[in-house]
Amino acid sequence: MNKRQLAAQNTKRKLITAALELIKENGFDIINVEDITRKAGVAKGTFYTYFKRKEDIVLDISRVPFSEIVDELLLMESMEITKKLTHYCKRFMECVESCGINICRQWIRDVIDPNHVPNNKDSQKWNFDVEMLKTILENAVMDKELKPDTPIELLTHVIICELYGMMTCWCMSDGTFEPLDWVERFCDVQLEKILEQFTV
Amino acid sequence: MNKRQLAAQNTKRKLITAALELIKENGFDIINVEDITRKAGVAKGTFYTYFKRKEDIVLDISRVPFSEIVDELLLMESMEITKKLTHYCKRFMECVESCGINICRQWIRDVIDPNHVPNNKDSQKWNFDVEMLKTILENAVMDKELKPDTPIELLTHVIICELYGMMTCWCMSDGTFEPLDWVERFCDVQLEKILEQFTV
Amino acid sequence: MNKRQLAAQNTKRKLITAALELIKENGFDIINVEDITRKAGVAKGTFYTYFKRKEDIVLDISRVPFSEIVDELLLMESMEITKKLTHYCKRFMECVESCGINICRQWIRDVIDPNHVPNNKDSQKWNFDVEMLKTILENAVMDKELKPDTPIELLTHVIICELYGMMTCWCMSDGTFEPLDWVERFCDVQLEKILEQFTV
Amino acid sequence: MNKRQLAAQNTKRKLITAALELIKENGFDIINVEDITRKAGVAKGTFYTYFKRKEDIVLDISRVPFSEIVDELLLMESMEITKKLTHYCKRFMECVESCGINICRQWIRDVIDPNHVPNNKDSQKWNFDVEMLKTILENAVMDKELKPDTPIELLTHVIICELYGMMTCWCMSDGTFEPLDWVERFCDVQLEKILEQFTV
DNA sequence: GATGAATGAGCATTCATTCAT
DNA sequence: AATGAATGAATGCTCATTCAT
Repeated sequence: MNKRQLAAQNTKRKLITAALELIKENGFDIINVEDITRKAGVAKGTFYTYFKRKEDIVLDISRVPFSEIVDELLLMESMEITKKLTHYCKRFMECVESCGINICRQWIRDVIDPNHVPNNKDSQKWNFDVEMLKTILENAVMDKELKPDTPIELLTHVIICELYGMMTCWCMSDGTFEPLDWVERFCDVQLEKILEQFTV
Repeated sequence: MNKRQLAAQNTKRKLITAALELIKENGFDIINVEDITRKAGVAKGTFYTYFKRKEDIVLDISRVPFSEIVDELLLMESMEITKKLTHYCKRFMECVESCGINICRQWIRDVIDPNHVPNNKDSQKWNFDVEMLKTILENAVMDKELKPDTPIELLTHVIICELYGMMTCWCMSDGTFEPLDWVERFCDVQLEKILEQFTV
Repeated sequence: MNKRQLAAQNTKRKLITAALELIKENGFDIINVEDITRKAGVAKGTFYTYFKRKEDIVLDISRVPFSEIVDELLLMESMEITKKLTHYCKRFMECVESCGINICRQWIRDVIDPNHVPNNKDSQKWNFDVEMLKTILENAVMDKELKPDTPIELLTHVIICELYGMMTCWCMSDGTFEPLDWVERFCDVQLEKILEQFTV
Repeated sequence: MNKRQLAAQNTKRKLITAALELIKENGFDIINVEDITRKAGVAKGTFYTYFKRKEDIVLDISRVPFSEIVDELLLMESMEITKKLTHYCKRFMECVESCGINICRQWIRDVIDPNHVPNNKDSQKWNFDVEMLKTILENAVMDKELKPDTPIELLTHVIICELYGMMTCWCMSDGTFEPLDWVERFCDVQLEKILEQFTV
């Protein structure tokens, strides 16, 4: 990577960092593109060198923390699938919580309102979550941890549904909802039960 | 009720009907107040005779179907609490489904985005849902169907969370999610388990 | 017309007057909607109560002067068609000239650039001109001043072409082009020749 | 011409070709500089190595076809001025037609809207046309084909006006206007008449 | 109660152009 | 000569809401 490319990468990083802080503090709708670029110390137009739309930066904000989960799962290769999924769910909610409620809101909005931003399934977090989870389950089938006829699509939806349901509850709970407790309860009580009929 | 009051009631009804159809078809953000009043056959300003804000009509749209659930529960007085809650949950999702995905979206938005409309907890559907469910559980405690130390707040949140989680999933599932199946599964499998430690 | 309607009519008139003066002075692209409303003494949004798009006010600017030509032609009923057309052309260019070069430019732009404003043939001056001229010729056929097989469409285009050609020249001539002299020459020399084969 | 100059010439040619095709297809306003450079296979900035402004490429697009007319006139040296002018006008409209309506529009815009691009008379097609035609007439005076007191400026304007008038009509005619027929009629009927008082 | 004219805040986005490399 | 990241100006338009009639 040459000097110019490094500078460009740095500019993008500054934009993402600035956006994260501003959205965390104020919410996505409140801030505008100029707020982000001002905080990042670049010109307004520079935003659009890196993101096609204002909304697109939200996906990139979540990229780093959530991609770490994948790395961690790779280190758990030898462990059983229930452990892996438990780890995935717990870490997922940790990341959600650490990103803050305002960014969480934006993720849910992407999910419930496809008209919000047109045709950008690829730029929405939940689509990544679905893919990541599906991969985990598919691997478990390949590793013969889960039966070959495991309904992967369905399981993926069950779990993502539970997670986004918790996210929804977190956003509406005014702090009385402890995401980490809930996800733990879900993993301990329900997850095993859901999986048991499919484990080999 | 005199002539004038009847006319007024009729105007309000026309507005609600028009809004229901328009939102169902197009989504809340797409339509504007003038669309509603035009369809209802009244002047723009008339909307504000009946609703303080554009958003407020969404609550009234859901009033009728959901209030019927309460009526039905009154007829089930003698039945055990699990049955009642099961009925509540199933009918709840039926109403959600019949109102359509676009109105469902708006309910979730109210829940996740408190800044969306400032300070109108009273005009949001989910607040009604919480109150209604809490009442059901409180009555069950009073009727000694549930133990006196039942954590009503928590149970309310668990169930509402599940329901709104399902609503969220429905909105994001592109039709592959069958709300009625899911709620049935939840009621049959989990609800009883959740309640068993508190039933007398 | 009641008081409110009068007030509304007055507001529209103020907007048109303000726009005429501003465009005459500065050109259509230079000024913005806020300039117009500020000069008219109303709020920005009021502009859009009367005009769907910024461009639409240009047609209304030309409505009054050009509609007077029709009135004048009605008074010339008994005169022969060549005289009427001569009057039309001369008065047309007078109106063009009095509206000024900047507004004339905008009319031509509407003509040459259909993408400039999408699908608004009805809001463009040249369409009105074509219709008006066609009516004059059709009446002449009905009054048996012109032969029944007169190619009205073609004649209309010939004359409108000549007029818009002159307008184009005027805009590009930096003042060396005298529209009134040219139109007079056109009428005296060519118009009669063009018509003679169709006059009865 | 060395290797580097050849490469440069080639780059410029690629840009002009790309621009011609894109404008023909979509119109000048629709496309942007990046579209042109992408199609030409060069970097955005390269455009500005060859053209000071986006608009300037339009002139170069027309350079080749129209300069051929001059070459052809040189071969007609011995012919009388009316023939030459007739040839000029006919070939002029042929070139206009072959460049397409979208490029024609841009030429007219340059003519009617001097504010469109500031102070670039030198980069506008119509200015070239005026100069070329003036030269033809001046030569005719020098060759004593036209009287010494022939009002060259005026004649130039008459003819250019007619041609741009036709171009305007073409752009607004939606295909019902046949430029080649019109220019022929003009040459046959009017051009001779206009010239007769000045021919020796 | 009904009307509808008037209000005015609010902002994403494009893209021609520059210039350091 | 070629690159492409950075710049930043510039504004039409919507529409919820108000309020005089």
